[in-house]
Amino acid sequence: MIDTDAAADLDDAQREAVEHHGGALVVAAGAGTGKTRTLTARVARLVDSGVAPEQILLLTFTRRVAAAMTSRAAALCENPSVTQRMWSGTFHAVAHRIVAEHTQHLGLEDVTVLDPGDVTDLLDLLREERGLSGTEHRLPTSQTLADICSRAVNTGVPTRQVMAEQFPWCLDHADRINDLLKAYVARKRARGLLDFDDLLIYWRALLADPIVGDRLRARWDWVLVDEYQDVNQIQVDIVRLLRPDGEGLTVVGDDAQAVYGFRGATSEHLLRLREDLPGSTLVRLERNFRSSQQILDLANVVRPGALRLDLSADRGGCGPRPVHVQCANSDDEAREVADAVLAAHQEGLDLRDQAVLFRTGTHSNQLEIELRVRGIPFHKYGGIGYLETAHVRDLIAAFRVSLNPGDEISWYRLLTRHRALGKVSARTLSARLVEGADHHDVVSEAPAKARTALARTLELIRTASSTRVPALMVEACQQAVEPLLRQHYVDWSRRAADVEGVAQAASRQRDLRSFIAEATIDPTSVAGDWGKKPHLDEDYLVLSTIHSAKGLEWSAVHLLRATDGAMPSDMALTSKEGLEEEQRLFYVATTRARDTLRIYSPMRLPVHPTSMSSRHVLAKPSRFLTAPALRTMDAVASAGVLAQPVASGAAASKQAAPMIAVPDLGDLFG
DNA sequence: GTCTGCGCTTTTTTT
DNA sequence: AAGCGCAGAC
Repeated sequence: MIDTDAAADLDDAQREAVEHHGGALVVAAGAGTGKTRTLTARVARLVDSGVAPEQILLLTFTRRVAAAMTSRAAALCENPSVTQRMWSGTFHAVAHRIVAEHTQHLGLEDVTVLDPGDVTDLLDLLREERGLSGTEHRLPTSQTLADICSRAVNTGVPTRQVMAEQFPWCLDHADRINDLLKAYVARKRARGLLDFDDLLIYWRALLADPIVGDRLRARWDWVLVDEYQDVNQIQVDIVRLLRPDGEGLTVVGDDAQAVYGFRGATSEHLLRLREDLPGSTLVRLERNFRSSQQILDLANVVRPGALRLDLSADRGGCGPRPVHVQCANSDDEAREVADAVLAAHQEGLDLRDQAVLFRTGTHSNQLEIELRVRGIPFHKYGGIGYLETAHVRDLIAAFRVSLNPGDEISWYRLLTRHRALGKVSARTLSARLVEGADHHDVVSEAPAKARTALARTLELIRTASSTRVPALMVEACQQAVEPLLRQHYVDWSRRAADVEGVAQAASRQRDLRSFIAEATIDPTSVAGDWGKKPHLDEDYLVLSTIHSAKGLEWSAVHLLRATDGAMPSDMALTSKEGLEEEQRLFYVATTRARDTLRIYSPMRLPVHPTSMSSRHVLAKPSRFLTAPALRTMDAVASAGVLAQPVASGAAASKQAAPMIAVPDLGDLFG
């Protein structure tokens, strides 16, 4: 639906934000207070008053939000070209664009972005090189090392201190870890490879340069930042370098919705901005246009934070109170959710108006099974996308070495897919390829059993690199990779379609480089292109982590696993900050709902979160469901709880089950 | 050096 | 339940 008259729909506070002139503008916007509408209207107002769209930079948290905002802004100012001309995207996406423009200033041949998987691969490689891979040293996983590194970089805190505060079990190995991370940075730099953090670091470096920085600053007169409570120190530096005195800067945020502390973000940055920029103006948005007052009554009890926004519903009338559903176990919880979703659907609520939210990806396992059994279509956000699956990354590795022969980690990946090439050969051979060694020489250095296949691969990669036509390049890479994967993966038939789909999407691109970069930086932004995601006209239920649900809303919301250990996650309980962040997550989850909110607490859960085994342990309802919170809710017991008030279901059914003699088939093998 | 099968540890959230 | 390292066979 298109807003034809935006100004008429704005309330006083929103209008003040839209029309603001002069110094920095800080908008403290509670959940559902029309933050998107306000930002959009402000952009439209700027354009209508004569600002060129390319002078506006809109930084949002996900590309989904960026796209929604630009198109809404375009609709508001009757100028569809705004969509193309305005700068908008995530910090990382914009950084990539800027860095790619300035490769020569940065001494880079090309911009190759390492995805998180590449980072751990590279760390594994270095660990191997330095003989630190055995269990003798028992270093933490490369994943953990990457987290330590990223956190240090993003907060400007030394790794040793990061370990002491966040990863105490790593302190024993602090020296070796630091050596490894130093080697990691050196190797990255030597090969011209950038990880996600580097994109921001390089952008900041460009802005800090006297000449390039001035040119970049001159590019945007207006900088708008969404979800400012989720920025980290590097991002703050970038914003401050873009608008040093705050002139032309608009920042929107809500400290109660800060949920990216694990990435080095602090809502302190939002709160401190007003002190750093004394001329700034604060506008508070507290009128909620989303939820019923009944839902807000709970949200206001749950809401933490220093901004003390108290939300009041703009909507008239009243809706049902939030419901607390006590379930017997996670299967019971899954059934209960499916029942409620279907019931609402039968009353006319589309599946797309309902969502199921949870703390971690695995919490929806049982539900996914239940939904499949019942034939309820759904789409899960926030899990591992298939762009991150091994076979798709193999194909992308072929693209990458074709574009950049210095991409050591992609060579390594590609080589290990060959039969008879293991870690050791792959390591030496990929180093040779990076040096630019002749392909024939490299083949002759490979183990005899691998030579034929390797010669073929290198020939096809050479073909790929020699063309600039994406379709031809993709075809050569696909030919190179397919036979390798066919013999490498036992379940190739299951994976083939993905590789085919990615290849097709890639061959349609005008610029393969930017396609790869986009797929790396934000897989979800391109995932829709090749049909894994349901079409928009289909009706499907959304399953999402709370993190991925940020900024979105649904008529009906189901919140899974509101138990201690899951929500708050017991991983977060080691620190006060961790627990506070969990509470903000809980707040974010409750405020996604417009009309109905159901919160589920299973009383028994599997011992290990990822296992479906029958071993269960008792779980307590979430500590966030305090007495005042529960007073705003209705309590309900699930069918499963009512059906078996006393006996343990598993034990009872085991006893009741008849023993069936299993025939031994020995006579078949005599 | 590589491959296969077995026993061992997993800690969550995302650009 | 799955992914990783290890031991042993080739």
